[in-house]
Amino acid sequence: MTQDKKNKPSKELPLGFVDRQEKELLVRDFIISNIKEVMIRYGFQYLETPSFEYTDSIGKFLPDKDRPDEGVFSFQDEKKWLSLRYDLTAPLARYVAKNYLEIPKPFKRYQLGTVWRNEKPGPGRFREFLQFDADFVGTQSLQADAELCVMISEILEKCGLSKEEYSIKISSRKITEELFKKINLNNNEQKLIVLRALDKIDRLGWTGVKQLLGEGRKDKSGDFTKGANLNASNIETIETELKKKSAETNDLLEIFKIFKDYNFSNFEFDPSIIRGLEYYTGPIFEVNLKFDVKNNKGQVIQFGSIGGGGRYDNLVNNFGNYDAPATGISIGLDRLVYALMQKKEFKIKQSKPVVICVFNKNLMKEYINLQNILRGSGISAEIYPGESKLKKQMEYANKIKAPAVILYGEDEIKSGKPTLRDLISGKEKSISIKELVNEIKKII
RNA sequence: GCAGCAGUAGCUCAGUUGGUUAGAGCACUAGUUUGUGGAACUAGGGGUCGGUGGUUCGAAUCCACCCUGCUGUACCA
Repeated sequence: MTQDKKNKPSKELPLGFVDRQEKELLVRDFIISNIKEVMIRYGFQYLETPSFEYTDSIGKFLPDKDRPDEGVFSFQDEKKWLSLRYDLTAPLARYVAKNYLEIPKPFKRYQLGTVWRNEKPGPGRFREFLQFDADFVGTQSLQADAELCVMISEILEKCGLSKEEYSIKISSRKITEELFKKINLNNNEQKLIVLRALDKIDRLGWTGVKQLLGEGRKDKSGDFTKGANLNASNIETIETELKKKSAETNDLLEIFKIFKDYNFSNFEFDPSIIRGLEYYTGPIFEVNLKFDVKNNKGQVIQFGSIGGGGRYDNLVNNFGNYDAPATGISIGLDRLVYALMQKKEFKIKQSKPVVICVFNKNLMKEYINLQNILRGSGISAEIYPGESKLKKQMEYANKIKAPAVILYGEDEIKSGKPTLRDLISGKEKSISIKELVNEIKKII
């Protein structure tokens, strides 16, 4: 026997993958239903694209590597490389390029889908997670960018967040572009290092970021990160420019004006938000939660943003044929679920079944009849799914958090009055089948 | 990827100058009540002490390597 044990399959999950239980899934379903409702009212089309794409279609190329491993899960099919999608934006660009002549211009679509990233997981961060994306493709109008922010707010508030509990930070790539001109920075690689450094302001503060703009920074564990090697006066310029409190670029000024027309004010201009991505070309936004999020040990953790987005005018054009300026936003649903579940006042009602205890298998017809009556009245009910002593059946009902059990043995059947036991109060009542439904509805 | 710390039952952990059959609490199973859950009591199951190799008469304990987890950091379309 012990020999066989070695050959048994592993019950461990692959790194970064998790089982998700009902409690979490119900919260997720709640969020999804709010999203769908809002999307319909905002006039977005629902789209689904496959989990796999050809690796090169979603922006991963294989220059001289054996495997396009960099952050994606891939395998080789015949001669072509396939990858699991790592976001919903790249597939959208592919979809638009492929169906350009048929789709309306502009094209507004939303999508819910699992994405996969082959990278190190962290608290609340997995290698498989659900994303929600909404995008406008084929319009340069900043009305689109503004409306995405308004729409996300509406979704979050429908999910039960107050205006004080979240904020939408907004900035523009134009700000950093002008900054680069000002300090005469042309080297693309160096620009990227600067952007990455600036993206870390909320975590490292200006002290850490300035180290990264200069020679580099040593972290708590002693690991050293090389910096952008800018000189002191350039670093100074960057800091003063990005600490400005009001926006000066045309795109942002226009968006703020639109916000005003929408009577939308729950946003903050924050020139320090960057959002790492190279493909953003204009306004960028980030959605942040403002309440404390704790890990399973009760410690408050740095939660970061639950989503963000921005304008990417060149992505569709990458496929060659069409020019389709676009803007979009995505939300990490699992992270939002994780955060929402921590709010004390947030409770999803679970309707657990009333359990009909089985005394005698030969009376099953009576039990099924009772079960049909309850289910027919919209009450969640089940006949105890097994063959056990009454005590076991009670323990089962308790374990699944059933609101009540029904005891229906020979005596009750004879008198036509089942016994209803409320599992919260522990009280029992003998009542006629006619009244049973109403009595149970009182308990639930 | 890099760095630091950790890995003993399903869970939380105890277990050092290396010494017989490795412990506790919770959970689980059975019973005390053959028609009654959440409490109590009794009994029981469950561990190749993360893995492999080494040192040793003897390793959960010491050494090496590997795997996994946590934290920081990098990358993140």
